Amino acid sequence: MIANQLDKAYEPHEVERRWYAYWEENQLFAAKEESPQPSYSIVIPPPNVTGVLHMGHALNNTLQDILCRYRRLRGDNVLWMPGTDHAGIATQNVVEKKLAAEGKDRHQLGRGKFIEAVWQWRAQYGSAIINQLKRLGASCDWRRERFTMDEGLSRAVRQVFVQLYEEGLIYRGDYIINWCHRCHTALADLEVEHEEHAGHLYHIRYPFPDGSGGIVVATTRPETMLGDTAVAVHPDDERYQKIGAQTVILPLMDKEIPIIRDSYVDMSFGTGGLKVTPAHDPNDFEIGLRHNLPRVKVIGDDGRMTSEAGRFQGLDRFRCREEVVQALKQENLLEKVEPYQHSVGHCYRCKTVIEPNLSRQWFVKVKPLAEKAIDAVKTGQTVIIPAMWANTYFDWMHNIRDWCISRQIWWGHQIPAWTCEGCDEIIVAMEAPAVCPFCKGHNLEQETDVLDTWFSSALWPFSTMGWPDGTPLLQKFYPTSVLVTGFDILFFWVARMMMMGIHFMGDVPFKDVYVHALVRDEEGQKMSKSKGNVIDPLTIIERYGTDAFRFTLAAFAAQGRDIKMSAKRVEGYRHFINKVWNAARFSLMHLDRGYQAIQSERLSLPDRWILSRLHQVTAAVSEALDSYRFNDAASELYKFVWHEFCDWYLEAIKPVLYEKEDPGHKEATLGVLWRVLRDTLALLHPFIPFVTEEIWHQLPGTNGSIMTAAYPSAGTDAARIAADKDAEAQMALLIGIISGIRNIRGEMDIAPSRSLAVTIQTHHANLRETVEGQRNLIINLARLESLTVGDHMERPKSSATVIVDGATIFVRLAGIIDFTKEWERLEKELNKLAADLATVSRKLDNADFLSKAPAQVVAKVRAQQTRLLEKQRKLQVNLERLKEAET
RNA sequence: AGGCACGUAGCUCAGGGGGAGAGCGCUACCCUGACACGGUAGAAGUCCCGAGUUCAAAUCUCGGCGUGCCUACCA
Repeated sequence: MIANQLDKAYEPHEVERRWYAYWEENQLFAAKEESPQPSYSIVIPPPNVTGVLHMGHALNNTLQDILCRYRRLRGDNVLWMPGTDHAGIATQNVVEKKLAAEGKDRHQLGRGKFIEAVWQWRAQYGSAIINQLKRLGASCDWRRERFTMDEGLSRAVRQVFVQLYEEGLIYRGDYIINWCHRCHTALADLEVEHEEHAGHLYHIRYPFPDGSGGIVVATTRPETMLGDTAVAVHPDDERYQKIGAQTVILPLMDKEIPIIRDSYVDMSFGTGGLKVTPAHDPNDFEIGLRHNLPRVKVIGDDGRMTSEAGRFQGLDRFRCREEVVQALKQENLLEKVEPYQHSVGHCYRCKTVIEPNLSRQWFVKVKPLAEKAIDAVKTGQTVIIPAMWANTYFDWMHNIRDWCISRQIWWGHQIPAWTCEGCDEIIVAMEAPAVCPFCKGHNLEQETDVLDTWFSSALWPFSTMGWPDGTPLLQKFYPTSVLVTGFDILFFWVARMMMMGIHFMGDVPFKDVYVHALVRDEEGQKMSKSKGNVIDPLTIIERYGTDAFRFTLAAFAAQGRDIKMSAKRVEGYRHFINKVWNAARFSLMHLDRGYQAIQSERLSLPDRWILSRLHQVTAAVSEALDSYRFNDAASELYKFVWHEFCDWYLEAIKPVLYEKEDPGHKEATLGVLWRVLRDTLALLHPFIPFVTEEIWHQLPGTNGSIMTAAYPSAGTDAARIAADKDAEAQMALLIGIISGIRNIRGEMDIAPSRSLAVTIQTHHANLRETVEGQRNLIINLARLESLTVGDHMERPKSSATVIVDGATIFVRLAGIIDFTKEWERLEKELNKLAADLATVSRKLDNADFLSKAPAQVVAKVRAQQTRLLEKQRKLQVNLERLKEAET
């Protein structure tokens, strides 16, 4: 025996560093533009450049890596396109914070210097998340890494903007948008998070001009009343049919505003009177359009009341609310204040309360784009998996509203639009125009706004591949094979990529969209910094190794269910990695003496059995991965490696390997062992790339990286590895017999060191043959001193009985235990049998079952009954004899 | 308000019309020449509740209850 080359326990850290460097140096992640192999491509959901790796990234990228490594093994030419997102608002916030710590702000620096500072920040910290992805084992083609602010991608952004503008799909206008006062920018509807909030509903009376009565309106935001330009009632509302007045007085402002009639008003809400603030409410804005109302903006972009707010000018919006309420009380116009639950919008970046505000912004007209994106999923050009997400997608797409794409920040793609100071016309162009095409003026001012970050990420699947140039990369890898993402960005990102891809490439951006779950904490709570329940993937990797972590993620990635993550669960799978390691360690001890190709004519039963199982598992794993059932693939492998390969095959072949018996079979067995280990490593590699690569290099007969290995069943001797039902059935019998004997040993408290004498009686010649043929296997694994097999064997005196299939097994117990235990054991077994028989008999006594159930099912139940009755009879006989003999 | 998902062993979850499963945990025994990050055996479940369809329901349908999430222009 040659000394072990492998440590007793797997130590991941050094191994991970070594092999990742090796993969990169040898360019094993590289996609080839010119390869004749089938293409397989994935674009990474680009993490924010400010980001640090969290559980969501870990899951997302582990799944992508599993797919990419799997497809490479299958021989595909794989492109996994990596990169990061410039994350406009988030990044600007980070850099502004850094400046603030130095006592500066961006306005002191000015736009140019500020952007320079952001680029500097990016150079210094921007690769953090990329390095973390590498720790995870991500096999991206790093040479092609992209950034949404790169020159190439920026050019794509400008091109798209110009074309959409020319097609009339981008326009600028004054509308109500969501305004974040802290970020000082407009936000898209999607970027507003709604949260239930316990507020108040204020009922305010707007008196008629003569000072009498008036109309009572209700609002949750009383400060907006300062900008009211009408009061609306429903045209059919009888309460307001015969009021004489045409106007009311707007309290606190002493302004006369009209009473209008609009069917938008809900008569059943409150008094049926609605205050209309076109500049601060989206619905009121629409009403304002219909009735030609003036728009009075009372809340400024800085969150303070404007000069239009009269004496409240300069007050903070929330302070103003209090003051308005006070003033109304004093004037006796506040009829009632009641507690009220309503949802309040917050900025998704900084959680500040959003104000609907009138503002001039740029919009994309999405309806025409959305229609095609809907069709693409309806017709199956793109398949969303699991299918339930398709409904969510359709729902959102059908109700989609125009997309506000301008942001009042500095970090991002500046909108390629110029205003001519001379004639006020807007010029939209790829590059800065020298003269105004309308008036030939030279004073052109570029739009200061930048584009929503999602505008550039919407182009990601083709901009990263070189669009608008028709590159070889695009031709080879667009559309991509699959997009792997979380449902939280289904709308933000997936839907928009669909729209842009179809519009600009004339084809969907991906064939499949696999939507995975969210990673939560142990209690199912969303992980968040404020809750303090965040588990850092890097800590997990440090503690348990990347492979254990990846396998955990895959094993828990069941479709449609969130993943509850805890260190404990990863620990469990670290044991599995160690099991793989030790199984390999054991195998290598024997294989380093040499091995040979499988000789089918010389295979033992365990050999045939494990090859058959390998064949089935290979098919099951491929099928699971092809349909994105990662957890099924992982559990197939787990069960196969641990409970078949280790528990039974390795144990079964030990006597052969140690040359205790069948010396002629050793070579054949080594051939099988080698092959099963080789194939199993390849099957495992996509999930646990590091440990498999490490073992691979210890395994004789392999060349280079496991990444270049042939996927199991693709080899030339594939025919030798096939399903073998006969071997599986025989092995099942042997496992049953051995487990039965072990069960007696366990129940009777017989020490493992004590060898047992066993007699097996069966009338079935084929069973006898199997048992005789494998007597050494049984003797070794059940620890027997003797084994007798026969057709008409007498039950030996003082023995325990167990029945497996058609065989009765007697374990001699004379002098070992007291027999009341065996009585109890047999009686327990008989009780269980009686219960099973009752269920079966109930079916067979039912005439409807016999006439209506499929014949196959009836036959199966009959066979079951026969088997149970037979077993019951044998056990009863044995119980009787036990009583006769021992009492 | 609408929609989606989920409810199976103490915990985490597979399964998905015909004999209730896995991992972890638990109990007992065992350091047997790969592995104590291990081995062998065992205990443990009204498959949330109720009705319906069916010869047959944990599984399909409907209705409850509970949990989570998403969407919405709920003054």
